[in-house]
Amino acid sequence: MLKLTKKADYGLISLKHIATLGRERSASTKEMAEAYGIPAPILSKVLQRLVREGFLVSEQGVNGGYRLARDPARITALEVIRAIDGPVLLTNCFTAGSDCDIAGCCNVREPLRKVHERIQQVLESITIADLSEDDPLRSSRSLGRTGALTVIPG
Amino acid sequence: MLKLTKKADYGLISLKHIATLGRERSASTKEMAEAYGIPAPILSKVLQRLVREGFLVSEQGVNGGYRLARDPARITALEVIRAIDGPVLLTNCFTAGSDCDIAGCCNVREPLRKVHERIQQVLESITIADLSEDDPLRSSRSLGRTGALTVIPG
DNA sequence: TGGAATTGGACTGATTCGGTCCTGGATTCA
DNA sequence: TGAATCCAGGACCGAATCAGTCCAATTCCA
Repeated sequence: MLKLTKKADYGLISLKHIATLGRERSASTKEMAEAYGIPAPILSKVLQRLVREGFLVSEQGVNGGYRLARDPARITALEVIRAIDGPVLLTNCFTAGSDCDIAGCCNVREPLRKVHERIQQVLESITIADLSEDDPLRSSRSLGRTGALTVIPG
Repeated sequence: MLKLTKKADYGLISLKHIATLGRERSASTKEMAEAYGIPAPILSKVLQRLVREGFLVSEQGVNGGYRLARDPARITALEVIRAIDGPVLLTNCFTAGSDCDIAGCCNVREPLRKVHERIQQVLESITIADLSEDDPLRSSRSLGRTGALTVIPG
């Protein structure tokens, strides 16, 4: 399938939304749910997780909401997706437990690992700040001249 | 989740296996199922689909089996994955019907489309022939000096 | 004719995804 | 003090899909 979940989409959408507000304003679940037609309880779960993972800070009570905990230029799409959907894996082989029964005789494991790393690099090269630009893939953080992708240090 | 299905894995594994046999020999479902510990009926379904999609030709009867219908250097991983798992989509937004309710107000659709295209290019740059090499990503078909991925004409 | 092989449909179980419902806490403001 | 607003988080459900099994038919060779 090679598809992001809707929750990951919601996470990226809301992070971008919050990023465009600047550091001083906060956005509530309700506000964003209505703006983008997302079911509020689900968005709430996503935002809670983004708080737990350190991307957002929350403010409770009236006029509360969420604001960014970090520079949007230092939040990569890969981090966000991992925080919400769990680890990004091209195949089951690459899980921690390596529960793949084939493992020992698999003839495509290592080639696919390279592909997997390349895909992660693509996702890592996009930041929340980039999402606000016209062409995020041409931004300063993405492709360098050598053809190697710039990896943002964790 | 951003993960391939097991069936797609099975497809790549068996295509590579068949490719290494050369054009003159064929491989049976049973042979490959035993070699890689894959349930035979499932592998059978995968192989049937690869025949229907034009990657393999089948030979029935005793000593039958499958052999490649095309040059392995002209079968890309993207094609195989698409044939087995269906279209590769980073998000639901990019389906033909565009059944995404947000679409109109989605603020990340276009940036993600670029990411989506980049991931497809990565998968398109790997061929079944490449899978047999030590480092498929350094092969002649992959990264050029400009940083743009070489796309194999359909 | 019988065995080995592909072809293909129907069905089941497990997992996960998307979503709803409900309760509890914290903050602000009248 | 009390109501309104907002975040926090657990329990639950339906639908989809993935992985796998089972069964029956067809083709080909010896």
